[in-house]
Amino acid sequence: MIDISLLEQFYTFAECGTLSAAAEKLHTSQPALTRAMKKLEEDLGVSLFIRSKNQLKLNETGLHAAEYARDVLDADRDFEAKVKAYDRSLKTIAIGFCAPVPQTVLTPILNTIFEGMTISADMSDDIHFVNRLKLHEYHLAVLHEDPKDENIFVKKCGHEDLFISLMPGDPLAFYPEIHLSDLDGRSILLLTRIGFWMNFHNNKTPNTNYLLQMDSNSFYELSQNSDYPSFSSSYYLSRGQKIEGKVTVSLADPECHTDYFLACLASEKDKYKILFDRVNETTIL
Amino acid sequence: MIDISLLEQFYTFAECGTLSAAAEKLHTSQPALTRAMKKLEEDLGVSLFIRSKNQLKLNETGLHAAEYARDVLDADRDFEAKVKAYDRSLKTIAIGFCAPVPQTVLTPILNTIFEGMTISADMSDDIHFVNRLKLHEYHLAVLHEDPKDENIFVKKCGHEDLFISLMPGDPLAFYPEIHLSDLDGRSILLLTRIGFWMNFHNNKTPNTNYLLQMDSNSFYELSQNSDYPSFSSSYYLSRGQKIEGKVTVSLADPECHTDYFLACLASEKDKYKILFDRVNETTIL
DNA sequence: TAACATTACGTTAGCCGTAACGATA
DNA sequence: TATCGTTACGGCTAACGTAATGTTA
Repeated sequence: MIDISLLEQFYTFAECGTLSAAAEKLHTSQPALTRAMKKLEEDLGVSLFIRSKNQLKLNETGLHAAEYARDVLDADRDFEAKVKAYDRSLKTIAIGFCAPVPQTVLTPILNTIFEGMTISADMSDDIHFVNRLKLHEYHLAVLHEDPKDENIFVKKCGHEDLFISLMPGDPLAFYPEIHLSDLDGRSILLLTRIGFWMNFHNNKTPNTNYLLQMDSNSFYELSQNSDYPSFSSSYYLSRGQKIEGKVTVSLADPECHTDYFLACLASEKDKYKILFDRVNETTIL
Repeated sequence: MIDISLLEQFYTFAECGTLSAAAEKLHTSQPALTRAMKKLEEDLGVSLFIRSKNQLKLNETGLHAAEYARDVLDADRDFEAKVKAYDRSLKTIAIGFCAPVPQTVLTPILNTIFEGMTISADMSDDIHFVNRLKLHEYHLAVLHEDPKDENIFVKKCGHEDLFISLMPGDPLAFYPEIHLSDLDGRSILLLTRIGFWMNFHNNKTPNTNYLLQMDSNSFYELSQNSDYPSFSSSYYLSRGQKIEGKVTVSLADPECHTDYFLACLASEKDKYKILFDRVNETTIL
């Protein structure tokens, strides 16, 4: 077996052209490299260099050997990267959320149950996660529909309804409930990204301008001090976070009333048993 | 960079299951392996084993790491093999011959010119060699036709005529020259493999039984003491090696009169200049 | 008690850096 | 004379083997 460090020194020399340049690059001395190159030739039983009195250069075999050496160095680096990545993957739980509320609710639970592990969370739509679960890029996901896939294990873990807060004088404020399409064309305030819901809005309110607020203080300030309608949800309303001076109206569209499902690969169901035992239909409410 | 010897020890442990078995296989001691495995974990910064008081086994990461390690070990072995093979290829001249006489003539010349190099000779048909020249599997070839290929450099290096020796009483012996097809159906003596000529025989004398003699003494003894026709060639006849008591008749078929061409890759023409300068139209006669 | 892994310890092979040397452009 | 590669030398690290220890089936 040829020592990797010899190959590294050899390849660096091939790149640099002189031993002194390679020595500097490798933070070692010229003599060390001289010896290493001799050792490599000896180990291989093959001559790799053309030696003049004060010049060392690769011969034909050496030129090819440098190419081959690159493959070995790459393989070695790959090994290290792959082992580390695998090790890290065991210490990380990657979970995908289709909406922000499930993330808000589940993150502290996950941190409690999987103490010491890194929780890596993402937000996107169901299909994205179902595919990535199968690729082992995610371990868990909270979906808004049961994918009805035998490879995916799911458990219902909550529910959320969407509301809209309107000015008391707004014509729509007098209905017991309205439709998303009724709002089309307006500007509406949003707190944070709304995950899968954005899909519906794109279909039903194509002409609406969403005023996305990343900061909740800004959101509440704007909600209270402006005439813009603003979205809210059962989660926040049930916690008393309603906008003063506004009328909160229910949204009739079925997409504004969604169940949440915690999902993992069926084959990894046991691995996350503690978590599934911990959640139920009232976890996210 | 991860030391390859650590990977070798690690992979051997993964194969053997115990350190002691691996130690025996690697001709080293148990303590050395214990330390090596610890060092590998430390170098990677990753835990690879489940340690009981007197049992060591791979954990999940370790199992994967063992697979990855195999790739690195393979790459390293590949490197060594490829460098050695390339080095050897520089010290070997692989030459293909389409017929035995060119080989007889050229081998001593090659040995003189390329002193110290290994001459590796093969016999087959032109097309085989032309393709293999391009693949660098052969450096030189003696062909019986100019391939008219711009990538192949050729120089005419001789000529050979085929004759047949017949019993004086043979009806064919009275013609000044005969055709191969006249001989079809007979049994004919041959000395050694005849290279490309075998192709013509297969076409023109499909019913002929060739009595191939690998040993020249056997050939001459059988030629003189039997009634079988036997092939000979201008090369041997011009050196006085004719069969006593037989009549030698010329063969009219064009395939029985062939020129020889020494060939190499056009790109390597200069490399073999000395050889090409040394041969000419009268080298093989 | 036999097999196994680990720890302790004294030894040494091998590698490193500094310094000196020789050759070249 | 500045740069480059090689050789010489002294020092030291790091890996080795032997031996001892502790644990399990």
